[in-house]
Amino acid sequence: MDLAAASAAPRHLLAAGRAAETKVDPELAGVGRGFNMSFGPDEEIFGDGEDAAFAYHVVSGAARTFRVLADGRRQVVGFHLPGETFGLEPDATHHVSAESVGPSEIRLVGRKHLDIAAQSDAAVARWLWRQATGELDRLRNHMMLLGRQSAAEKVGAFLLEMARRTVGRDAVDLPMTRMDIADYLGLALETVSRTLAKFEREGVIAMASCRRIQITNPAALAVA
Amino acid sequence: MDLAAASAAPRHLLAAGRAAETKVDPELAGVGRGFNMSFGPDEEIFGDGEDAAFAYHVVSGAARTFRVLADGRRQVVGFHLPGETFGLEPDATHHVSAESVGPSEIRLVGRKHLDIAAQSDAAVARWLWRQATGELDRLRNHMMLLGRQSAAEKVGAFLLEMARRTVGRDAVDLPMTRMDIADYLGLALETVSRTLAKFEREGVIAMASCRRIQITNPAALAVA
DNA sequence: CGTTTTTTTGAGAGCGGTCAATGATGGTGG
DNA sequence: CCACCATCATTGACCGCTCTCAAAAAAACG
Repeated sequence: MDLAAASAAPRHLLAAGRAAETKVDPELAGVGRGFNMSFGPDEEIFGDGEDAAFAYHVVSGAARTFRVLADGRRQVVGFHLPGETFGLEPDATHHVSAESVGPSEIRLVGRKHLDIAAQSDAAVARWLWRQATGELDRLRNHMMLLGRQSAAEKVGAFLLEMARRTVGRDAVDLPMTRMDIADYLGLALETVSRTLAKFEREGVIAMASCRRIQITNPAALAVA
Repeated sequence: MDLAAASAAPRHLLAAGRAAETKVDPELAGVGRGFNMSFGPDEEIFGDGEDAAFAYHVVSGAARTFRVLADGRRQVVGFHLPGETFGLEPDATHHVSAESVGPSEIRLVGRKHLDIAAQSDAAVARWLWRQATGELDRLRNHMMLLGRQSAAEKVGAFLLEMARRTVGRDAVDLPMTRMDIADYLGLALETVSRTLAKFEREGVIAMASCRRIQITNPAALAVA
């Protein structure tokens, strides 16, 4: 209905991950009261356990959310690209940490304002709901990946997911390091690198640079 | 069975998986309008993609929620023990399938009734909120397990988790098969069996039967 | 242009998966 | 009550994938 634009041609504007203007979700923009912040590479955006006072909307760049185990092992929970929102928790506390991947521009909107807006504006309320659903679904899909698939399947699924979230269909651009990808997929970074090399040898992908990947044969990346 | 223990710690009654009366969450009970159903071993409770018309509350027995990949590989998303509720989705559709593990008694409460009750009763609303938070957290913890840990750490964490959710502290009882556990942890069932055997050789656990495990040295199971 | 970080590539080992056989367990019917 | 059968669990042997360690190559940065 009123959200047709948002759902049909979703929220990703960036063709190549270079800083550019991105449209903010109309529901989020309507709330007003937000403000933008710039973050440098690897800079903390919020920490696990802190109060969740804001929703974070990526304007440009990218963010990662993650948890660390006591011994330092890290599990990246998700990557967040321009046009996407993260950091919304059902309760008042963050259960993951968040960092900027490269330099990024993030728009912060106070939770309080969001909740108020949701009460008077059904579209905002629906949007909040959809965020929660989407996050749950993302997590379950991610779990499928982590638990039962080979390295090739994991990396393949990752590439397809990134491609899906990128408008410039021709080439996926990866703002994150191999290490980030490895911690996202539950692999060693060397395995990620090797798997990509294998895909390239097989002619499934072409790498313009190590951060810019052309998917030549998407079908070969899909799960068996 | 011992009902005294039940009143001390309301949620879990079953010492040994035998049918017994379990107290329903007060918030859920207050809604009324629910009804009970019995399920046989491996019987479907609901399917992935179906309408999510009910909340499912385990009275006795146990349930598993899971997803299957096209090629048959299965990822168990969660086990649900007496006193726990599952099948609540933020939107109107199930995103996992659910089956009864053994014979079980499940109480179904219509979502519509829940939503109505939540509007007039703040306690019910809070309870719904807490369910969502808990599920999100469970999923993220599960992800940590799947991605970055060894078989021993996975099985250890699983045992500790089951112990935490069991009132009869002395011994954990596992209603599910080794296959179920394997699909939950992202391992082969043989690996689960071997790991349990190793724990027993090391004196960390004692197995009264293969479904009933005594944790002798919990510290040895905790993550490094 | 030197320095640092990131990525690639190699060699080797170990963990866990697969295949296969044996041992328990529980339910059913003679 | 016991024999039988189906299911589940255990154990063994072996192999391959992925991790670890190590070093070179490439890219990013000042």
